[in-house]
Amino acid sequence: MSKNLTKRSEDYSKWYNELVVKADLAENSGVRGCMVIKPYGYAIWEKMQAELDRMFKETGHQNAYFPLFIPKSYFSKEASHVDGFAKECAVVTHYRLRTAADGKTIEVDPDAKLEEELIVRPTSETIIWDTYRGWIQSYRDLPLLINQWANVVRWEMRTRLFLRTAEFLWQEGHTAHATQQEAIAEAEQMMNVYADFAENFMAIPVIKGVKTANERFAGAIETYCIEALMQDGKALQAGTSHFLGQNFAKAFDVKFATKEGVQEYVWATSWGVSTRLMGALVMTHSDDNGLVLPPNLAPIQVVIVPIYKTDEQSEAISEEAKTLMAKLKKLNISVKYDDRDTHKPGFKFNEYELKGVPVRIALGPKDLENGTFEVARRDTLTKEVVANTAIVAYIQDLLEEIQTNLYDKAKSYRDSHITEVNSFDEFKEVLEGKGGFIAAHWDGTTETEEKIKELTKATIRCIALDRKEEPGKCMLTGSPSVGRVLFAKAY
RNA sequence: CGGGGUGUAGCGUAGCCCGGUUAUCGCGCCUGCUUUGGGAGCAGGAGGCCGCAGGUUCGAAUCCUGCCACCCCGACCA
Repeated sequence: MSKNLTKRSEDYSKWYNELVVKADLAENSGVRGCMVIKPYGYAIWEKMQAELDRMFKETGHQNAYFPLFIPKSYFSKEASHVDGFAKECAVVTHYRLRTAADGKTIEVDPDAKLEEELIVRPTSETIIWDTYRGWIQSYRDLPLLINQWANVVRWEMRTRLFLRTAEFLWQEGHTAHATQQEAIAEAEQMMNVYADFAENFMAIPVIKGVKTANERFAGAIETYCIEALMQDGKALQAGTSHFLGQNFAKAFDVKFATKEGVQEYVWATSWGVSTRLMGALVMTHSDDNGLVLPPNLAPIQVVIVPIYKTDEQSEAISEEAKTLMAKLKKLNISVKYDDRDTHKPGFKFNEYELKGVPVRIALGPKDLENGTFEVARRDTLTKEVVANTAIVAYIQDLLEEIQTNLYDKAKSYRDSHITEVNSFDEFKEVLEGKGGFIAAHWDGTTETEEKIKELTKATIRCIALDRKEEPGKCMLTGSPSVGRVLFAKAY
């Protein structure tokens, strides 16, 4: 990891620039923290969407879409939700514009004030549960397993590209179940889906766990999460899945008749991942030469760069390249032939490294003569000369190898940055030096958790699901503890 | 909203303290020739409400006042 990429997300801007640009929406509006997702960045998001969507459907979910605007009163219905959430929101107060007195500018028509303000959704629990009330009457209507792809807006005080933009894209799943047991199983299942997706598709190793009461989603009984570790030693919450109990059902009066004819409140879950995952991608794999994309996620998996001096060479190379391209496409490998004559090969090599394309093939007169291709891999930056008789199988294997290698590399970094400590001094030392996750005993109280946060800025990322039961003493208070929890500085 | 900082071309910047020719340099962009196995070279060219408004002055990117925006550290958070 280079010194260029150490301190904070801003340092990743060079990499982000391939994917997004900051939106400069207006000069004096205070509109900030939005991003324009460039086509290349959006292509990555689309691949993520497609894979997640497939996984959701495989686990029995369907997509639906709910309104962007939510009447203000909806937010008052679930007390703990309101208390812990929904403060920093964009609010619609008027519905019409008019030409100002100067005849040149547009102003808000003060006569067009809404009776009740509309909130631009920061998340959709309230409007979805209001809708579910009408959809659920009987146990035969359950479970209701719905996902929504949407944008949401949170008027954050401070924004950070990808990690915390004012508007972001995400999916939010909202399910209703007849029993507590089934809802908990659903919440756990979706956490597992997210972990599977992060690890096998994005090559980002994650720790599965539950949040402490303090870090829990407002309105949730239990928050399951996946936590990833970035190359600079800070943790990033990559996805969450909440067991909501009957809180929303009671707030929005969603009841069903059981087989026995008894009216009962339904049990709920919600779960989501966002464009923040693209930030995780950048901060997990990128190096000093730019982005590094896992093959499963790369919009372009293989790029072919021709090298030639004369038109005759160009034609012969082009023919060879197109033959190879056709073979690769048959195997569902996405391949681009970059025959632009406006840029030199050296420029293209660097450009595709910056974009993180996993495999680059160079094809020139020498190769034509020898019947070979020069194959360069992005993860290790190494090159091999491969005979054209073996090239297709070689590329196919290489893509899989790169996918595995990226995951292994990230995992070994992550694993070597989980440190067990037994005293608060040791804790502070590791936190300031090595960074990463720190496994320490904690007495289980919110007071201690807050105190540690205040003293060190570290938070409890999660109580890992696979932690071993191990009696110990809280590193701060000395009170008894039943097992270690994972602390880290987080984004 | 509290503390600190910054606004000069698409991007990155010099100049500001100590006011004075046509606002500096690099990247990028355009044209031409030569180039093409790791970000090409040379020559020519285009591009600026110096954040905005006011003030001081013969004269303001530079000094003064006000405002705005952005960045960093907090509070907030996927």
